[in-house]
Amino acid sequence: MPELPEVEAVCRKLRPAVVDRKIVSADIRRCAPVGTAERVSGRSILAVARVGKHILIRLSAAVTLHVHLRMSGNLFAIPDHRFCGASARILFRLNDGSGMVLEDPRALARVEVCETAELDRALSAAAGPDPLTPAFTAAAFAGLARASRQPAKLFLMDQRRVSGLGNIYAAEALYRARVDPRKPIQRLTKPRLDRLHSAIVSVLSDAVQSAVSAYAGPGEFLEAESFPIHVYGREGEPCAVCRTPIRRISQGGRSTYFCPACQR
DNA sequence: AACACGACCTGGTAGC
DNA sequence: TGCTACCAGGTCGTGT
Repeated sequence: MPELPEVEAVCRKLRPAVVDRKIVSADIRRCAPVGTAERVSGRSILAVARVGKHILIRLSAAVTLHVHLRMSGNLFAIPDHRFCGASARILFRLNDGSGMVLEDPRALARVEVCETAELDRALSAAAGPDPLTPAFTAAAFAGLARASRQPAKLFLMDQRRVSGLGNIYAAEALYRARVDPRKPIQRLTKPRLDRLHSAIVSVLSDAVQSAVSAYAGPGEFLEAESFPIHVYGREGEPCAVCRTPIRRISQGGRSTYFCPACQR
C-alpha cells in the first residue's frame, strides 16, 4: 500500500478527523518503543504533515509523532475508539471519543515520538526532495542525477535522492519516460532526464488523485479513474504501446518490471 | 560509492 | 486438503 500517493491520501483523510483533538491515552501493542503512550498522552494534535513517505503528526510542546507505514501499514481515524478492531497495532484515544488507529499485518511500521526540531533537522539532512514540492525542479533533479552512478531504478527508489517513490511508481515513472531501469542515471541525456523528471511528477500527481478517491471510505462512492499500472506486476503481458512482453528482472533484491522495447 | 544480502514480520498464493 | 516455498507497495545494518 504505501508509497507517496497512498501516504498523502492517508494524511488528507486523517487531517480533518484528528487535528485540534487531544490524545487522551494510547494502547501500544507493537511498532513503537515503550514509553510512547506516556509521551503522547495529554498532547494536542496541531497538524498532520508529510515528507516523502513519512507522516508527521505535530503535537503540542514541540513534539512530533513520526509514523512510517513501511510495507503494509495503514493509519486512519475511527469515530468511536471503543470499536477499535482487534488487529490494530496501536490505538490512540482522542478527547472527542474518536480514535486514531495504526494497523499493520506485518508489524513493520514504525512510530516514534521526537522533538520536532530535531526530527525536522534529521529528515531534511537525510531525505531528498519530495517530488510534489516546488524544490523538485528539473535542474535540482539533474544535479542529483549527475552525482550518482546508480541504475535509474535504484536511484529513484533511494530516499536520500528523491523522497517518496517506491517499487511501483518508480517502475511506472520509468515506463512513462521510456527510460531503461538498468541505465546508470548519470548517463542519461538532459532531454531524457527532463522527461523522467516530468514523468515522476505526473505519475505521482495522478496516483495521488486516484489514491485520494479510492480512499474515500465505505459509503462514499466516488467514481475514481484508478491509476493505470502499465508494467508493475505484469511480467509476460503485452506492453500497451508496442505489445512486447513486459519483462521482470531483479535490482537491489526487488523486482523491476519494464518494457524492453520502449525503455532504452 | 555502489552493491548484495539478511533481518525485521505476517499473510497470501502457486505448486505439488 | 495440507504442506512447502516463495513472494510482497520499505528500510536498516553489515560486509565486500
